[in-house]
Amino acid sequence: MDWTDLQHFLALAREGTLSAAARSLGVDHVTVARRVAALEAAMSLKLVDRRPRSYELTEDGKRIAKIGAPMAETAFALERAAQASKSEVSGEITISAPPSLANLLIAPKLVLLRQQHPGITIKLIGEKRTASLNRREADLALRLSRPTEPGLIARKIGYFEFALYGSPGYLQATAPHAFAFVAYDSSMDEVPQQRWLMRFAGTREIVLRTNDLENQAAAARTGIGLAALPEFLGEADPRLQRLDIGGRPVGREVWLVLHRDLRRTPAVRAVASFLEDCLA
Amino acid sequence: MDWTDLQHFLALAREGTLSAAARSLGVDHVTVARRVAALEAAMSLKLVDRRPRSYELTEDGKRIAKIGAPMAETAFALERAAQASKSEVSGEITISAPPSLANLLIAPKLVLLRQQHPGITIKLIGEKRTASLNRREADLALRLSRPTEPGLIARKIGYFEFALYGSPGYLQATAPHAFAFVAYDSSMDEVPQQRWLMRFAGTREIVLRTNDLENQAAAARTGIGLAALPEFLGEADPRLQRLDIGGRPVGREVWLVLHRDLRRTPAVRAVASFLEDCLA
DNA sequence: GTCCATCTGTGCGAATTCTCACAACTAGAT
DNA sequence: ATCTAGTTGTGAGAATTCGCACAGATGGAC
Repeated sequence: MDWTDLQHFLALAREGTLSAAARSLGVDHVTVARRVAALEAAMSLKLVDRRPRSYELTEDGKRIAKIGAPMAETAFALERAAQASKSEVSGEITISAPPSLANLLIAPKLVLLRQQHPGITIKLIGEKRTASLNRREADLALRLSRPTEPGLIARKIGYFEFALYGSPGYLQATAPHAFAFVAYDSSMDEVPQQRWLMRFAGTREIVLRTNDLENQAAAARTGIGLAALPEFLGEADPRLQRLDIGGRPVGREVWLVLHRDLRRTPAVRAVASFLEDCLA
Repeated sequence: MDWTDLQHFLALAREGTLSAAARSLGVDHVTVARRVAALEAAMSLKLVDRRPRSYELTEDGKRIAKIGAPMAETAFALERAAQASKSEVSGEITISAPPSLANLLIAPKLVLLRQQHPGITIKLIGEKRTASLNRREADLALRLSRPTEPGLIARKIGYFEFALYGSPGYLQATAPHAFAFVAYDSSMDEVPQQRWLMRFAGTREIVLRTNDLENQAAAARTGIGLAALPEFLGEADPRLQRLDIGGRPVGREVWLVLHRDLRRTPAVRAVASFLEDCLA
């Protein structure tokens, strides 16, 4: 039995579609289809129903996938172990962080890290969906709340507050009762900064909803209304001016997250302390 | 990370040499060497020391092999699960048995099994070294003592006794005090039938030692001396005659062994009951 | 309705991987 | 000393596998 066939089948079982599995493996979807077929042939067992638009696991397929799942776990543990075994401060370290943090606080300072540790290569992925450290989609992650997954170590390394920002011209020309607002889309209605903004806005109009903080900032800059932005974002931009509204501001903690297996790895430690400095 | 690379490296770690790993995987030794090298490159980690006549795991290699070992376990469990999922009475079933049992009691009757279950293909390996059911080197095994490995199910399905056999001419022409004997080699000195033979032989000469029971029978047939042979072997051969010596004979139990995972598989059950009939 | 994004399937050329045959070397047996 | 069996290493051709480009089909957005 070819283990690569297993790997592809388990990826399919985990991701649900050929294409998603192919993406997660970094191969073509045709390859996944072929390898799953090969595994079926090797086992003389029908593992998937090929429906017009989807692959669906058969009962046998589900059972096999369930039994095989620990293999994937172990494979990821092996990747971490391999990374952890590297005694020199080198290698590729992947950081996952919310896009705004990545762009504004981390990316500009990466050059310093490179100067200090030339052996380290950084892969910085800014994404909203939290990358899985267990699957080693990232070595280090910055998150705005404490993660609960087992095997992960979290350390609070920063805190920032939100404030309302608009363009200087807009703030000067608009009466408070006429303020318009820029907000996250409704899927984010439950996050603290959104609730804070909504409470302040009250019945006043929301003129733009977007899931991207950069878009909110860009909109506010053009004078369309006010957006709730992190201070580190708003204060850094001269085209944005803060509106003081009194009351208790809302803030978010920044957590540095890494996997137990990597906690003693020199390269990971170096990057972790670099990230602490970025957030200090 | 390529799982096939892992598979090859773990096989190397388990078997000790490139060639043995290649045999167990059914590939060329060059392939194993290349895949191990590929894994090292992917992990940027030196896993083996290439010494003139051997591959030796480095410390990192040992650690990786230890962490990865469960993957191999799971892979074998998957193979068993695949076999167990086959609801029809068909597929290839591998039987491991001591060579003499395989040749004399099983092989001659295999044609009956085929008649009853045409879908089943049998692979019969007669070998002294006990095949690993956990690694699915065999689906069913016959052993002469109760195995203790976890996960295995053993059932006592037979019993046979040993007796002394020689050629009729030899028994007639030789005085008891002049008997010579054929025995196992000294690595088998501790098995019951060998101890029994040695006790009876006393100070009389051992003229041949061989690790193969068939060889002992062949030697006894030629009139070189007496051999301790299973009754099912000696009685079936007109060129051998039994020597009654009184006293308590020595016997061995025959155990049918199979893995828990396969216990309900129709094809395996069919072969198991066939083996019971063979030994009845 | 149209457009767009996403999913699976097919055929072909390219890149990779494997096997084979041979070589060099070692340890142990004869 | 010679021979045999077992190990790893090298090079070339063959076999396999992969990715690309395109097709067909579906569901959702507008």
